[in-house]
Amino acid sequence: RNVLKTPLKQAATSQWVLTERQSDCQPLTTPPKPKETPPADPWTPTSNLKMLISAASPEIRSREQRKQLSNSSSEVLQAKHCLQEHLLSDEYEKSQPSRKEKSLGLLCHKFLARYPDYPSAGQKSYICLDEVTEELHVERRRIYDIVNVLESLHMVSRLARNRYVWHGRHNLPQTLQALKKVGEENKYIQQIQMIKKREYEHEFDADGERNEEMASSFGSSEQSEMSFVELPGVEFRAASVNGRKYKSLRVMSQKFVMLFLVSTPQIVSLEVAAKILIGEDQLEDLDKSKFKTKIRRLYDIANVLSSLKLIKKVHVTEERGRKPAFKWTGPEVLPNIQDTKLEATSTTCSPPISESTPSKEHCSKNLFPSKGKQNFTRHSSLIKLVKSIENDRRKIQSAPTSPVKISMYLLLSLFLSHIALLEIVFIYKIIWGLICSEEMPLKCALPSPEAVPKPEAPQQPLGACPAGHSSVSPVLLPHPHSGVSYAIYLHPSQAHTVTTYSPGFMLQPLPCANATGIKSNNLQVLNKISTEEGDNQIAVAEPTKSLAAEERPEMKSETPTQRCLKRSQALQENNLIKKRRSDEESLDISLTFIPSGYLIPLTHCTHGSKADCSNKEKAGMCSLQHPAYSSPITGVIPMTASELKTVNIPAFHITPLNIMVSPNSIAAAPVLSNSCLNSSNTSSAQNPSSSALNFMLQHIGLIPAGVQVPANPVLQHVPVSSQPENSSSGNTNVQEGKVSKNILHFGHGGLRGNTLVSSLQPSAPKEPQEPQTITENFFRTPGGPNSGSSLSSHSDGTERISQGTLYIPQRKLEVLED
DNA sequence: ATCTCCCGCCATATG
DNA sequence: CATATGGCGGGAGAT
Repeated sequence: RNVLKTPLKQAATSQWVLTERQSDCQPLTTPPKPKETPPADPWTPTSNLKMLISAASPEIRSREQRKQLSNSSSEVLQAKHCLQEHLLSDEYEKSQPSRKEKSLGLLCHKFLARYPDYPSAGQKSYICLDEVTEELHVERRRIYDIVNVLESLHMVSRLARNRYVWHGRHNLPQTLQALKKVGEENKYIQQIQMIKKREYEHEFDADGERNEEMASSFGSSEQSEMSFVELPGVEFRAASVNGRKYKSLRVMSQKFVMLFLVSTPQIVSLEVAAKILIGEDQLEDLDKSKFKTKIRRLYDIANVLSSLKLIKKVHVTEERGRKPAFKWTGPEVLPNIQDTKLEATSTTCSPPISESTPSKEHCSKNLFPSKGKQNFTRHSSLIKLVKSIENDRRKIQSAPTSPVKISMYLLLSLFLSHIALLEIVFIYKIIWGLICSEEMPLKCALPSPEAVPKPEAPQQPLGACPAGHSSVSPVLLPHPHSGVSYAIYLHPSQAHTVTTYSPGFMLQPLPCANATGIKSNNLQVLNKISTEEGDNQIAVAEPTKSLAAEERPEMKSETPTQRCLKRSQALQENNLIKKRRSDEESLDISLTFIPSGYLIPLTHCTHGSKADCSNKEKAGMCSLQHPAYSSPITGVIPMTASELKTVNIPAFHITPLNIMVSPNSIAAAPVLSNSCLNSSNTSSAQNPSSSALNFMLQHIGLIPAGVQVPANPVLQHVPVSSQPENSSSGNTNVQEGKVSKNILHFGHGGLRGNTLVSSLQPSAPKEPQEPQTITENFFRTPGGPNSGSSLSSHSDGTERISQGTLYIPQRKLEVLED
């Protein structure tokens, strides 16, 4: 048996006698390997790897070698290197098959070497598993491991049996953005802190006791159905692999990446990752074996990610000893790069047949390539916005003579004009989309509004507009929080509604001079756009239509599948949503509300009964919070240069949301003391609009989720809690005792050490540039705002990173890089 | 001893 | 049904 399982080894091992006694091995055990690896062994996984690199780039090679020389840990590697000189490339392949040489990481390198990082639109490469397994001399099983992880990053996608398409890293930025966003929604930061905290508290305990706190903190023990985050255009083709389940490795991989993306510093220990990934599914017993299995998988994933140079192994050292961990070394994920991205990829996309290029444009157009009609997806935020608006409008219109309501309407409008510029942009897009679909269907092939200011952006061929889109308008919907774009499809009816309402605030002058003039830019752009498209817009800006729309089919919302960490919060929002849902329930479905903003290929939500894609039981909205407070209203907006730098986006896409405001500044500067708002006098009576108002404020991140803004903000200060949000998770519900209690447990100002604060800390040490090879630094954003760790090089070539103070003030952690 | 994680059995999914 | 996928965990190399 053993003999059979290692044919490769035997064939390959030419000089190393396989005189091992494998005959007496039990069938179930791993075949004992030919003992020692002579120091003279010219072949090591590293050298093999370096070989690959060398082949690709001479300079990198020299670098590698130099590094090798200087690297004390490279010891014998030198000797080996010499020896390998006289070995032929073939022999390389067949050299000593040490365990290491069969590592998934190395295999992955080989695999990756076969395909270009950034394949041009033309050279669409397909992957045939049979070929790969043969050429790489590996078991099929191993390839699956690799491919699955690559799939999770949308670097490849499955076509059919044995067939995959290679996308390369084109999708990476988008994928990471999406993952980061989801990670934030999942409140991973909180979970991480919770785990660390518990660990800290119980490190001396005789373990055992399962604390309920954990359970509660992990909230909704509800199954977080393994949701795979997809990207438009890269969704699982062949409708196959979609089989819900069995995407475990993929999902796990994504979640693992999410942990990095939301962490500060971007270091995740395997232990924590495993616990979170386990706890997510079933917050059950920390089954030892299950834990071990999880760890194993994480190693597998980590190996692939390492090969991709997205992470690298480090060691976190604390009192208890050193634990394996990984550090993100991939690209920083910018909050709002969709347009930059768009522009960037549009070049690649230029070839008439954008078929293969997964650029934003492309995605937005082909999100639902096949059949259009009932395939609508939209981001929850927009849905909620629209609902809020409609709700209010309805109420307002029901009593048109009510001064209170009218003023509320005004107030709302003002708010909207002031706050939701981004939303306005959405609306513009909707209008545009509508125009596109109704007035000039062919126009959807033209660059979308975002692309307008970019003349260089090549125009899409008319043919690119799927016929099915005639009744649906593709709209790029940038999420205000993450910057991730989502394509939404609207029915003209929806667009009408929104559009009709928009004039109320869309053109509202914004008297408040606030931060950075960004807004005015936005406005200008908006106006400009409005003007440009004015004629068309008229067609849809019929006020009466909106009134009539009262009875029009309303969008049906899909309850989010995202579990909420805090039930209380979910509760609050549940009410909101349920209430709205109640009167929409039986109405025609024109939109599909994908929970938590996931972009799901419409094939999932077939025939309008999108109910399938998520359980409607859960209505908790978990994605309302934002790690940073932002407020275009507050006059004082502390903003660091770095934060501004991240906003290198076309003007009208620079939203106020990019402005970071410390919680304190918000509290200090009453949000509603704004001149704009002062202009409106409203009664203090609870107005139905307040819920919408609150919603919007929360949505936009002006106030924490739990906080309610009174209907009449002028008379009452916004009870913005001075309690800072807990990092990006920021879902603290100050109204819920239990939650508050949990939060307080952090003590020692640990809670204050959220991302926001840390990122604003002037003294936050920047991560010094390490003398590493280009390849290692390639994706590293110099001095990223996230680097909240201090680091120093050691003579042994390792880095030591003191971290953890932000989360666990009393705990000192060190990170040792290998 | 602990960390890593390869190997391949076998349950499932797919076609 | 034959294959393709991939969950899973034993237990062996690496350190």
